[in-house]
Amino acid sequence: MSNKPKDESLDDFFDAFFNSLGVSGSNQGQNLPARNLSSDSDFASITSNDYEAVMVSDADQQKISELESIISSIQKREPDNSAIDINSTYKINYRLELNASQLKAVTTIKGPLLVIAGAGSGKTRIITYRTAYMLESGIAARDILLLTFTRKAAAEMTGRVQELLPDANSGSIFGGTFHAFSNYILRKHAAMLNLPPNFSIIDTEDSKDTIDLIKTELKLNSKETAFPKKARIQEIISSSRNRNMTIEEVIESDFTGLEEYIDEIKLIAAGYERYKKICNLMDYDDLMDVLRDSLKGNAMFRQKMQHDYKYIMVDEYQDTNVTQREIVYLLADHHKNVMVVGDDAQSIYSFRGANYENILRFPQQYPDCGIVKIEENYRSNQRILDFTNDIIHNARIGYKKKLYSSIKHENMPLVRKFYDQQTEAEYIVTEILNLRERGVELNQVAVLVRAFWHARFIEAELNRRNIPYVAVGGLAFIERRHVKDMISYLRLLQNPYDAVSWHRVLKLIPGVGSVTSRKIVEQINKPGGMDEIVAGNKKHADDLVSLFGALRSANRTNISVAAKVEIMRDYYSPVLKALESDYQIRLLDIAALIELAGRYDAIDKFLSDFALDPPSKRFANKNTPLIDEGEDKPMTISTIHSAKGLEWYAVFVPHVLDGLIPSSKAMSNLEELEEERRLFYVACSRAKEQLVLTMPSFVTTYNGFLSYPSRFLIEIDKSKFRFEV
DNA sequence: GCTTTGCATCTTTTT
DNA sequence: GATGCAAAGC
Repeated sequence: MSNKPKDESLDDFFDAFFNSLGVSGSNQGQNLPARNLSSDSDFASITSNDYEAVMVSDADQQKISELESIISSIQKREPDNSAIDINSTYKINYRLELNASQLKAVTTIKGPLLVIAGAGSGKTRIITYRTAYMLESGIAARDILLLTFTRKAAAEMTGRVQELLPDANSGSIFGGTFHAFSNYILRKHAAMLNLPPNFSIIDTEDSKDTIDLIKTELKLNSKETAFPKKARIQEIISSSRNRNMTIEEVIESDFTGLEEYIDEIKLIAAGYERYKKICNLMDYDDLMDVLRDSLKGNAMFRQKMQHDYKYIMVDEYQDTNVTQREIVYLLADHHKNVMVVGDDAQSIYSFRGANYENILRFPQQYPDCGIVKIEENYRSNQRILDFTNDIIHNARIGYKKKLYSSIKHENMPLVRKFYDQQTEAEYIVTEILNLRERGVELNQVAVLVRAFWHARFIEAELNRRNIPYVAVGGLAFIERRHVKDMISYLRLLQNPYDAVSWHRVLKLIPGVGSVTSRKIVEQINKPGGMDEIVAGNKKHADDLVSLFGALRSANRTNISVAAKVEIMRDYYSPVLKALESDYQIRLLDIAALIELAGRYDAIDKFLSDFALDPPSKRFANKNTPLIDEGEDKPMTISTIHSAKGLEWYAVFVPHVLDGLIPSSKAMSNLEELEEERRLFYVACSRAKEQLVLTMPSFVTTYNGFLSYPSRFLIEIDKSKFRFEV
């Protein structure tokens, strides 16, 4: 069916035809007999014993008991039943709109407060009402700092406050991610902190490229083949920084086997730091470190910040890392008005240095803090909750809540197994269409995956049937090579010392490789450097002249940001045309970039937003460019990570195979395995009414053949879901 | 000397 | 499907 007809009725005809032959290709998932490769058709016969147990080290065991004692001390705390005083002149009827624990969290605004809020228990509601309550109590909006996990969450929360209190000046609340906050503050107070205000923010990809450059520079390249690749080195360096560990410690704990390269990696790390200084670059970790160090080391700055932000709220606190915890601590050190909300069961970012112990240990840091636990769930029906409670109940570490719901139950979670990935995808897409028939809009449906490639067949199937979807996660818009190329040109306008960008754009000239571009970069920022370069490179003189010309032209101050992008587009189009056969499709992305640029009046703001809050992969497929979420209300395909905090009527989780979730990389280590469990928990707890877990009978990856269902599924009580083959 | 091309090796998740 | 290396091409 490669040359498939556009006409859907023809598709249906073929489907019926193949169906009658009993051949795969049908979209009627439910009529398909399963053809298992193995004889494991009875799911029930598999038990936890069929899975290799994870090693629990003494250190693990010790930590588990320590955390258990912290948790039990949290649990033993007497609930604070003191009367809540609410001024009757307040516009919002807080008592009516909130349950008792929510009300407690909302009205406790002085001093440290820990809110442990289970999935779907109304975290957003607490933050918005608490903000409204503060405003109604006379606190100035500009004194409030709200740190969230994504910009979207921040925008949603401040937006809702605005709806609750249209008269309040809620626009002057600072709401954003830690990184966005740091970016704003470091530029604003650059003078006080002795920082250049026009630094460029580099993303992980640039960071890797820079490290590669240093590696070559240090002549560490031609050594043994076992030397770690740039991505690995970047991971190690970043990890050491956002967990406050030395390179040795990181390698010894997480990268065993690379011990012999410790010295070289340290050398690269040092070179990388210097390089960024010289080129005026900041990576994501720098944004955190520099802010923390400035707060720590510069008393004047610290006092200023403590004075500017008198009330601090942190959302998703379980996903903060050590540096972020310190930032919060330093900001709140004077007034101690700090509220953190989170759920240790939803901590899924440890690979980024996040540490769920931050939330569990909050009472240690602030012994007199208030604690509010919220266990009523307003999202899912009781059957889904029974299922997700079971997942987290099997966890080895952490605070075990039992969420309850008053939502009447209908659909029990469903687990289904299919012959292969294609039949699995066909089933899911058919079910989605059935839901739509029954009146469930597409935007109330999501497919959540551990890694983006798990959705490959589903994506293809959606495209085939012309179902609109939004993809979140995976290869983002910004990571597409032509978009990155364009951004590099623009970065040079903002920061001509950005050597990474110079290398990138120079290598686009035919015949220029790393050696030539290095020579050019060495000279480029010297006075008259550009002219000398042109004179000294007869071979590429024409190309260089037109590149420099375009940059100079775009650099004029009297033209708009969009105009700058257009100038670079005109320069870049022929380059792209020579490079990629599908350049016309790619040009559409650049058109989208120009449109985006039109919303900005300064290139600095445009670029930092682009690095800190890249437009998601909002295009329908690889052949259509970035589109704005339009009239069609697309459904969602998302990584589980990006789905955090969101909810849908129906959630499909495909590829629930052992080795994918949990990922086979995480199986040997208890901490990692537990994180996978929480990830599975986050996925399942996104569903309000319908939760469907599916798997093909096998998947082959580069390192093996996977055919067992996820161990997490096997651990769940069989009465909590239906299983169909 | 430098770049391009052909071939083998691992492939999570994100601000 | 990217990354990195070795050998071929200019």
